[in-house]
Amino acid sequence: MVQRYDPVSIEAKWQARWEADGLHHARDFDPAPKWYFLTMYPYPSGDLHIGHWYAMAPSDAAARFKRMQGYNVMFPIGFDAFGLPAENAAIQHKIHPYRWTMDNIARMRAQLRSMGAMWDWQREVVTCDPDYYRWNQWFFLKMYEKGLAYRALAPVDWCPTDNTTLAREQVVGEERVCERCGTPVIKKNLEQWFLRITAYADELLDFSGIEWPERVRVLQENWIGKSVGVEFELKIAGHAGVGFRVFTTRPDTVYGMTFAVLAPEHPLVDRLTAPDRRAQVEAYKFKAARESDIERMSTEKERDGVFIGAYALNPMNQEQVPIFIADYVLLTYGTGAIQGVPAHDARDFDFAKKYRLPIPVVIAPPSWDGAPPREAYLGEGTMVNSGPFDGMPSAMGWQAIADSMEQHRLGERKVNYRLHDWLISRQRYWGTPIPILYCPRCGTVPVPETDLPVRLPMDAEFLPTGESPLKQHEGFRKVACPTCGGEAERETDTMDTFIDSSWYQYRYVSPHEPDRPFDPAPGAYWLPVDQYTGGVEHAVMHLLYTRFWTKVMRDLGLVTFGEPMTRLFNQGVILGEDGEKMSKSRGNVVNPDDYVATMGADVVRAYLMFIGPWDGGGPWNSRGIEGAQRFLQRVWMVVAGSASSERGASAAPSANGTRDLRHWTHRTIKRVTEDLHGFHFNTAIAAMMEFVNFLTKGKEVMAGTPAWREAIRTLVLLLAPIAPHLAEELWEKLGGPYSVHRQAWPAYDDTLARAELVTLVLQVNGRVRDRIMVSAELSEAEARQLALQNERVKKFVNGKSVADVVVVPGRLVNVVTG
RNA sequence: GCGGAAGUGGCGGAACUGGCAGACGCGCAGGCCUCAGAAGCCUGUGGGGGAAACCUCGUGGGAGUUCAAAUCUCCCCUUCCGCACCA
Repeated sequence: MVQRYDPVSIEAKWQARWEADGLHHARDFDPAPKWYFLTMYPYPSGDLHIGHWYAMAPSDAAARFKRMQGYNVMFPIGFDAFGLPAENAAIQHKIHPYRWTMDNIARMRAQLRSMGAMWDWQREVVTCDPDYYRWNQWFFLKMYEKGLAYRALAPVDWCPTDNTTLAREQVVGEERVCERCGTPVIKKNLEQWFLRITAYADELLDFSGIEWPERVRVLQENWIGKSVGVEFELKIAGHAGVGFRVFTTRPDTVYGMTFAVLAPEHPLVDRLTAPDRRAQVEAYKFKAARESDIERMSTEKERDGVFIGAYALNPMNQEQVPIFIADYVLLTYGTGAIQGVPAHDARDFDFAKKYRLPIPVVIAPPSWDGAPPREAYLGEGTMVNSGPFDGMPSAMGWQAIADSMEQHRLGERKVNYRLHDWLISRQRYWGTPIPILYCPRCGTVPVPETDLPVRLPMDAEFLPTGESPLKQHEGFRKVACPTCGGEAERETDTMDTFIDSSWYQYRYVSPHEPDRPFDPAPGAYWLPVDQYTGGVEHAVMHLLYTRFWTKVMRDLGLVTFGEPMTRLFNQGVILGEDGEKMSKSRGNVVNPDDYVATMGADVVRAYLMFIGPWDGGGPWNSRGIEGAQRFLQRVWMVVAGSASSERGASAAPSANGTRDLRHWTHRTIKRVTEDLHGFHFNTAIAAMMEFVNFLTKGKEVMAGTPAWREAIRTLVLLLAPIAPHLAEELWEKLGGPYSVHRQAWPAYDDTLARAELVTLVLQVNGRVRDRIMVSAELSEAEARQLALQNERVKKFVNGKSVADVVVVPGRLVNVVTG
């Protein structure tokens, strides 16, 4: 009698053994080719969610596969341990953020271990550890030295619920809400620290040399938002020496300007407004300010504005045009002012219609009849009404006008980016202190490197005031100036937690390195990351920041490459059984621990990988997981069953049977190898299921033969990355040397993998009329012959003349009648 | 509005480079086993017609290219995601 598959005891047993043996420790400088496989580290929110499993179990399988293929694989894990939830818990439950975080980490470590993944826990990184965050501070100081970190007064997005500023990337949607809590953000003018990511904008648009999903590339490109144009000066009529600059991507349309618009907050507005317009202008400014602070009411807001009573001069022809303020011009983009060219810009067109401004055509569409335009024409055409440029194709005119402006010093070519510098100041406690002091005598003073880390005080008080506890903490705030020795104040803001994740992949290389962010010797061996996996929701945040950070590190001489991760894969999102996003309020949350406790981790792993393509995500299905359970059960029966009954093979297998079995074995190796290579776990498992179905049918006859032994050994090896515990147990039962995970990945024989007999499809005029089994080596002429002699083919040819016979060797023959 | 991805049975999904549509699994139906149930095992399972052999329709819709289209081209529809007055 075969012992039943009992995942729970098997899994506990092997996890303990692997841990004791240090099976998963990645060795620096191993002669084998290295493979650095990284999955985005989790935030220690408290409990491991099924989403964590979906992100991590397949990546573990891929890492295991790589290792069996002969790579020295590093597969590290850590915790993204700073962040707001810890501080909120502190206020609500009177528990220190450090305690809360470390308790959660302890719980999650145990849950993560239950997965049976090959993480190298010796390399664990916890970002709230001063030994980690001191290097955040060190990097900050290096950037400060290089002018890449700076402080500026700027209107910033502020979340009134979380009481902190947010990076632009953390403000989402049309309503401009906080990505964390959904509260509409407001604008505040504050002195804040920024990192100069815009200095790398152009380089961040270059994705050559890395294999990242198209999706992420497009998101980053849109986010960076490069536009090439011309910035030029508009002088003000009657105000000698006064002017403002505008940016346009369409210098070719400059002769069509019939008005100019300033953003309502533009600094020149007050000065240029005519006395009789002041009341109206003030009223509009007030309205605009309110609207950007309060939520926006509708998407189809009518474009409006107010004439300020001043006129600008078109630099090309000295024509006077009225100046308006309007809130469709944003102070934060370009120069905060635009040329109004209604014939060739949709927004300007609406505006001109509303205020009855002229709409002269200056770019004639290809078949323009001279009629007034019904809408803005945005395409190319022939220049008209444009003085000396008339008759030029507009693309040429673009360059000619840009040249002319540069020659006459009216303006110059300019590139603008939508990307803003990275605002990193957070008015919160639970983050990395910014290592800066303010001294009344010396000004802004960076903390000397030797004084790092600037530690978070542990005795802070957490009150629901909205103020950072650091601000109230005298012992932290008051400090002696390292330059003059006088009284100085510490910066009390902390860093955005995206700083932590911008370089954590480097820390894994040497997590205990005391003198540097990481040790360059093992770094040279391991870096960069070969394969990164994680959610696409980080496309314009973490994944952009870490690219920026790596480029900075390269320019600091810390690494020799400019891209942190060579390959990126974004897994999908696992949904509740109802197809909706999992949430406590919906009550559709799946708890992986429950399934692990009853069915075992291997079943959960196999199910998550079988559910569909990894990047697709999809709903959890509690019936579906039973299918995965049945599959592993069948594997157990066919392997363990035949292992114990090997002596008693009944009938002698036929030569055909042996050949067939070996064909199936090698064909399955080929399929699984290719599928795992491409992260197609679902089809890899399907191939193994087919193999198991085949083996189950042939067990009686084949068990005990060498071909059978090969088959079941192979099955166990192929299954090892997916179901590591089951594979280890079965491997032991088969008498294999410990550990199955140290075995070489099976190689396939291409000749055996190819079938000797294939189904040849016979078509007449593209319709399938018969299928015949033929030798795979059948020649084209023979196939043709067989098809033409086939009774069913003859029947459908029905005496008509044969016009053509298309033969696809090994696949089909199509007989085409005349 | 702009940008991106995707539409295949009751469901999740498979299909190499254009070459048998629906692998594998779930569900469902029938059967075996059982006192009974659970589990397990076997068989069947896209629609229509037919007793059957078999015929026919069929990959969101419409056109096209081709001996051959889920796959390539064009137009349209729908869904999801991202950005959203970016000059």
